[in-house]
Amino acid sequence: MSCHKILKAKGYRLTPHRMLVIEALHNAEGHISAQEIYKQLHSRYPYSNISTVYRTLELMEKFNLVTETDFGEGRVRYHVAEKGHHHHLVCRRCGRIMELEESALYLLKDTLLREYGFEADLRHLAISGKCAECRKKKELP
Amino acid sequence: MSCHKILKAKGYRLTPHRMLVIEALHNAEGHISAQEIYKQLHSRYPYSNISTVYRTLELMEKFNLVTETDFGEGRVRYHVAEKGHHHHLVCRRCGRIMELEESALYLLKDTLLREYGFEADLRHLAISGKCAECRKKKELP
DNA sequence: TTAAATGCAAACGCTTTGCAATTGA
DNA sequence: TCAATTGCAAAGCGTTTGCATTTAA
Repeated sequence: MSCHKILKAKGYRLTPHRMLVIEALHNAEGHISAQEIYKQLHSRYPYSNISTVYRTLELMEKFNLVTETDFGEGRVRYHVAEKGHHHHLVCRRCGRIMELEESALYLLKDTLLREYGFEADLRHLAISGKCAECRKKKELP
Repeated sequence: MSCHKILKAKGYRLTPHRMLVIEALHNAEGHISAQEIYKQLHSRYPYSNISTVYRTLELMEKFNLVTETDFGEGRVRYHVAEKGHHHHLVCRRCGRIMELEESALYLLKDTLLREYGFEADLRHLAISGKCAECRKKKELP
């Protein structure tokens, strides 16, 4: 796992706690929140501690080992950067989350750079809206 | 102010507190947070109360009288819907916020609908990245 | 008159912090 | 050894809630 190597190379210690957080991130299906990492860790290893989870995530973020995505839940979810980054469509009615092809955003990214000189970081992007199925059921906004 | 009319039409009372919140939203330069509305209100009218600010915002959101935008600050900012909606480019280095032409997003919106059947709600969109000036100073990510 | 709206204080969920104790290189 | 890391408990922040009181229609 290159996370280990990178932290080590930067002069940080590879403590058991850090390895557990990194492991939890790698094992996670999709995007996982700090609290979820903690709960998972805590169930196997009751001495674990939420502060250290946050501190480890902070450290990993500093070196771009994880990306943060905000799905509009009032907290952020993490994802191992080396797994690649995804873009998401979040249905605000049923909560379903779909992955979006990166290519769908190429043009936008390009436009922003050309017309605004703005280098968009779309690794974090989650677009809210209404999915195909919910559109059929025409209720509520 | 059509907010008033709409709430009235829906059978809600136009209490002084609600009128003050609506007024604060209308007077706000850009996007304003619940706490900012409260502070502003509180300074003029010390009896005001944060719960009612939240409850009023909740009510207004229910009828699409305000839109929520998340600028990645860990809280949401509100904007009167009838003022029109904007899209934003947020520089994660200097914090600058630029408005984005709606047209820049037409194509994306169209692609999402066509290829994913997803009706994107881009009223809330804030794209994070690095602005032109900060790109010149090539430090930090 | 009466349901709707409010004020208050307490609780919530997530995150951050200060500091003393512990630990890995 | 000794700075880096951790655990703990407390606080921070924005937000929500239950309930008794007040108020607009």
